[in-house]
Amino acid sequence: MNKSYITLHFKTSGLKMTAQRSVIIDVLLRHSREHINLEQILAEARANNPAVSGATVFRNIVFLEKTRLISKMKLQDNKSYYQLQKAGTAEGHHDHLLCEKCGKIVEFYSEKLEKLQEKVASENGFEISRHRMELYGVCRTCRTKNK
Amino acid sequence: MNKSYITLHFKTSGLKMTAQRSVIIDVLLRHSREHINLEQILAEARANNPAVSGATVFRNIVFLEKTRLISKMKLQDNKSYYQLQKAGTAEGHHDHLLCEKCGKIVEFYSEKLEKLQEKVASENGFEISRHRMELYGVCRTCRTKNK
DNA sequence: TTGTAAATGAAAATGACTTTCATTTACAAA
DNA sequence: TTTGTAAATGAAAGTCATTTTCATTTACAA
Repeated sequence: MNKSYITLHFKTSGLKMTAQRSVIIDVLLRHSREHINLEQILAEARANNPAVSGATVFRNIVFLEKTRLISKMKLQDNKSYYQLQKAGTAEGHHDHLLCEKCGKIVEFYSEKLEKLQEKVASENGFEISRHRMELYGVCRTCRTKNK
Repeated sequence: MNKSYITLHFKTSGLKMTAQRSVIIDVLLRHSREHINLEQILAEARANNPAVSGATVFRNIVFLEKTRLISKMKLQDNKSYYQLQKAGTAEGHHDHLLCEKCGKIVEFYSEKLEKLQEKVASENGFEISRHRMELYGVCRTCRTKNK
């Protein structure tokens, strides 16, 4: 996932490339390995170009989410966090591990867990289409620090 | 979990029993097997006693949640849902299956899933303290209906 | 160049809570 | 019974994270 790919994505959707859009894409690319919220995206975009409004960030993020170029995750601080999808994993599902001390978010995927979820669901008469799983705890770094 | 238990819970916390409180408790008891949100609780409480305000419902629910008599769950519709804890399972953890057609919420608990989550977390250096897992799909009843 | 659909910023609106404040009220003590 | 008073309450205002409106701008195809 690089800038020209995303730019093309906008163009082929019949949308125009603007200075604001460009800056927002840059921010997302700089944080492609993390999850950031609207506030953070706006602050960083403005550092590069003060002519970016919250409404514009919001609208562009909504578009990218609807077209599946970014994924959204709502955490318990009641804010939504976004992250660019990885190149080949447009539909690459994963879950999250969250450190309660430092806020670090680690992605993981476990085939076994997925299968087991399906099994449990089916035992309860459900056919599942998606799920949300967040594991909260303390990461290794923070556990070491607190000694 | 019955009315006198909850009433005692308020009294032993140094709180008073009021008409509003009584009606709210009744609503929670009537729905002890379901999850309901503030709006639903208010509507039903008012049906019994129009002199109940949203603020009062909110404050009482917050108290019951803090003292662990009810559990809270935030769903993707951005609303919080509550349910009375079962008698012996004050700390009885469970997860949820949600039907996307009819909105039914089914609780489940799988020791295997819990263990597997811990294993995956530890493989990633995490020691987890809690988690959230929601499985979305279609229940048996709705699947049958759509044929 | 231009016409015009898109895009944008500022500000208002939304929605689900959450808090404030001026009054009531439950209930222990007299 | 009366009180005194800490609790409780309703109405309304405040929060907060979006989300939408509306009057202007702007990208870019023709």
